[in-house]
Amino acid sequence: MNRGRATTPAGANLPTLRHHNAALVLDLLRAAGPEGISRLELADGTGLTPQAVSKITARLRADGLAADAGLRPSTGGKPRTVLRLVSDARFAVGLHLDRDGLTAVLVDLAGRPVAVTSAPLDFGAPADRVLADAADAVRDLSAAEPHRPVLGVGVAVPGPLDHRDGVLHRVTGFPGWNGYPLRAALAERTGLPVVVDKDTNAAALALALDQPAGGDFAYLHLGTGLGAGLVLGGQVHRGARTGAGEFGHQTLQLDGPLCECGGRGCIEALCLAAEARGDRAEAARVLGTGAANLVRLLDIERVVLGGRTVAADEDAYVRGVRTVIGERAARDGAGPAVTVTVAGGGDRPVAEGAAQLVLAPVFGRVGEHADGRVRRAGGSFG
Amino acid sequence: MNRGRATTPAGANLPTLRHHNAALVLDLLRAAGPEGISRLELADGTGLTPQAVSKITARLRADGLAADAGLRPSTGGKPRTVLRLVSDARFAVGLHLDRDGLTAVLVDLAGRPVAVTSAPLDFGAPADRVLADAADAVRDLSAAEPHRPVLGVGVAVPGPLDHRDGVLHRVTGFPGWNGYPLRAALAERTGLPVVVDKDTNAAALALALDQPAGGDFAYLHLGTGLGAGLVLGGQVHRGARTGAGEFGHQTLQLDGPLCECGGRGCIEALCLAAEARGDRAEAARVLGTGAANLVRLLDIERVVLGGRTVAADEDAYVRGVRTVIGERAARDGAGPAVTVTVAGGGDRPVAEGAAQLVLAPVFGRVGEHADGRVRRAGGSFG
DNA sequence: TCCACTTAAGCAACGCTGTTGCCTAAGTGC
DNA sequence: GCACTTAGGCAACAGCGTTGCTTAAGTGGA
Repeated sequence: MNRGRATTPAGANLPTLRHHNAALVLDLLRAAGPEGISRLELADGTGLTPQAVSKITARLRADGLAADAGLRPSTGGKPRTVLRLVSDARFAVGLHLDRDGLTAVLVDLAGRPVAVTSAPLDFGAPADRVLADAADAVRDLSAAEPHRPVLGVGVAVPGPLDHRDGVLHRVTGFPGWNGYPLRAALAERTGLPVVVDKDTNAAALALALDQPAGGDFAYLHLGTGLGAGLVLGGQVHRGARTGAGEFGHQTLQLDGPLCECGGRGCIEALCLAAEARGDRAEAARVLGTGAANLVRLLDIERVVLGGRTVAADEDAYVRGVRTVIGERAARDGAGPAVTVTVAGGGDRPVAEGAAQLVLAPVFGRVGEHADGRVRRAGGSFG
Repeated sequence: MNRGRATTPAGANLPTLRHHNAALVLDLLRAAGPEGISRLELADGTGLTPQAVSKITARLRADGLAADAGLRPSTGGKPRTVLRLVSDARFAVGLHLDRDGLTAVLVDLAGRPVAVTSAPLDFGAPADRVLADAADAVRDLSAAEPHRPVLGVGVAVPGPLDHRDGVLHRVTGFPGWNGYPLRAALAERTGLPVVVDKDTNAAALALALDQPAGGDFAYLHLGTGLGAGLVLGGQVHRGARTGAGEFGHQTLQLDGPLCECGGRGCIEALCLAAEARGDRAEAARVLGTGAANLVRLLDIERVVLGGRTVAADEDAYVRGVRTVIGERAARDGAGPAVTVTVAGGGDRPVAEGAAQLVLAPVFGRVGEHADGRVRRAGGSFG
C-alpha cells in the first residue's frame, strides 16, 4: 500500500503533536551530548514555552530517556538544571551486509557502539542461509544487553532496493537476491522491526549526525564502485523509487570511454580507470568534478568522502576534490566554502548508520517508522 | 537572524496543528478542482477522522474558503455532500522581473490568472525606478479585485539571491542590483507581504501543482541560459544559500570547450553551441544527458522543459531528452518511465509560479511564510 | 545580616485540538 | 413499508501547549 508516492501528507492529531515535540527535545538532548542542556535552552531551541518543555522533559524522565546532570553556574538567580540523554535507555542493531563480509553493531541512543561483530560472508550463498547468519548476529548482540529494549534492526545493503517494502532489486552479480523480501524475512526471524536501506544512505545518515539538523550534506563512497548518499534538509533523500544517489554513472564526459554499465563517460569508469593506471591526481580531479556538480546543483554545504579506494590515500582525494570545488566557487564569487572531509573508520560507519535508520525516527529525523505500523492520523509531520 | 540554516526545527502547538490540518484539507480541495471532494474522501486523504474533517471544513466554510458543491450519487445510503474550494476567496500577485520585461499576474486560490499585465522593462535602470514600476503593476492588479483580500506578492527574478532575506546577489550584467533588499523595499511600497525567489524555482513550483503532493520533479529552463528548478518531496529545494538549481554549469565534458563562466565543458555551453550551429538534435542530446544525470542522481519522476529555446522546437527537445533518459533507464532495467513534457505558455508560468510562492504556504507546501513573521512555536512542521 | 532582586521551574486553570459514542438525516432495496 | 446502509452533526471527553501565579534558589547591595 501507498507505494510509488514519497510520503502521504498526513493529518496530525494530539499524539502526533506530542511525539513531534518529544522527538525535537530528544534531538536537542542528543546533540548536547554528555554535557547536557537546560530546560530554558530547550525552550529556546524548540520555540516552545518553558512550561511546555518542563512537561515534556518530565515525561521523558518518567520514561527513563532523560535524567538530571547537575546545575549550571548561576547568572544572578536560581541556577539552571541540566538534563542529559540517558543513552543506554534504548539500543538498536545495525547490520552491514557487504559482498564479502557482515558487520553487526549494537549502538545506544547516543549512537555509540557498545558491541561489534564481524564475520566473512558469502553474499552469493542462498539468501536464506545469509539471512540465518544475519539473524544469529542480531541475536548475539541483543544478548549483550539482555535487560535493555532493542528498538529494531537497520540493514544496509549494496545496490538497488525498495526502502519502503524492504525488497532488494537487481543486486549486481547476485541474481539470487532479486525481489527478496529482506525486511519481512528478517523481521520474522528476529521478532524485531527492520528497516532496509542502501549502504551509502546509511553511511550518510550516520555522518550527518555531526551536522546541525536541516543541513544539506553528501557522502561519496569510492570503493569498487562509486555511489552517493544525500541528506537534504536533515533527511535522507531517497527519491520516488529509493533510487536516488546513483552517482557513479553520472555522465561526466560526453561520448567518453565505455563503462561496464553500457554508458559512456561515467564518473565511476573515469575515476577507476585513472586509479588503475596509477594516476591518483586525475582520479581525484574526476571525483572532484562530479562532487562540484553535486554541490552546485543542490547547494550542498558539506561533502564527506569514504570507501576503501579513498582510504588508501585520503590526502590526495580530499585535496583533489577540495581544489576543484574551490576553483568553481571562486569563479562564481561565492563566499562560504564547502567543507570537504573524509570519513574515518573504514566501513564501520555503514553499520552504525544502519542502526541510525532505526534511531532516526526517535529523534524526528525521518518520516517513516521502522515497524511500518500505520496509526490513524499518521506518524510524523510531512 | 537564523541565516545559514535551512529551517530551524520548530516545536508545534495547537494553532500549528490546526493550521497544518487545515492546509492539508485545502490542498486536497484544490487538487479536486471544481468537481469538489466529499468529507469522507478528505478523511481518507488526510488520515483524520470524519468528525475532525467535519469540524475543519466547517471552519473553512465560515472563513469563506470552502463551499458546498452538490451531492454525489448514493451508494446505498445518504449521498455524500461535495465540497469545493472557493477560488475567489483570496488572491495573490505574481511578478516576473526579467532582463527585458515585467509580467505581473493576479491569480486566485486555484492558481488561475484573473488579470495579467505585461510591460517592457529596463532591468539595468536604477533599482528604485524598476521597483516603482513593479509597485505600480501590483497596485493596478490589486484594483482589479478591490473587495477581495490579496495575500501577498511573489517575485521571480533571474540569478542568485537569498530567498530568506529577499536580497539579490551578483545578477550577471546588472551590478546595480547587488545586495539590493528587494523584498523589504517592495513590501514597504505595496504594504503587502513579499516573497522573492529565482525564476526557475517559481516556474517549477507552478508546474509541480499538477503533481501529487510529495512528488519529485525538475524543471529545466533553456533560454539564453540554462537553469533548473527542483521540487523534492513536494517542496522547492533551495539549499543552504538558495543556490540550488545551478544546472547550466554542470560539467558534462571533462576538459571540454571553454564556457563564459570560466569552466570547461558546461552543459549550457555545449547545448547553446550546438543550437548556434543549427545542430538541434545534438543540443537536445546534451540537454538529455544532463537531465538523465539529474533523474538518476535524485530519482526524479517527471521532467518539464521550458524556455524560449525549447519553445522554438518543442518536439525536437522533448524527443531528444526522452531518448537519452529512456536509453539509460533501459540499461538499468528500471521499470516505470520518467515523464518528459514541455511547459506551455512561454514565460507566463514564471509569473504564475511567483504567485504560487505566496499561495504555497496556504496549502502547506512550504516551510516559510511570506510575511516572515515569527510565531512562538513556529510555523509549519519541519 | 537582611532584604530586594533575579532567574528557574512547577502547580492549577484554561482554551482548543482531534476523538469517541451516539443520534439524526437521507438515501436504497426487498 | 420496513430493514438496512451511509453521511454527518451534537455532546462529552482526554490531552496538548499556554497563561497566570507561586515557590525555589541563587546574587548582591545596604
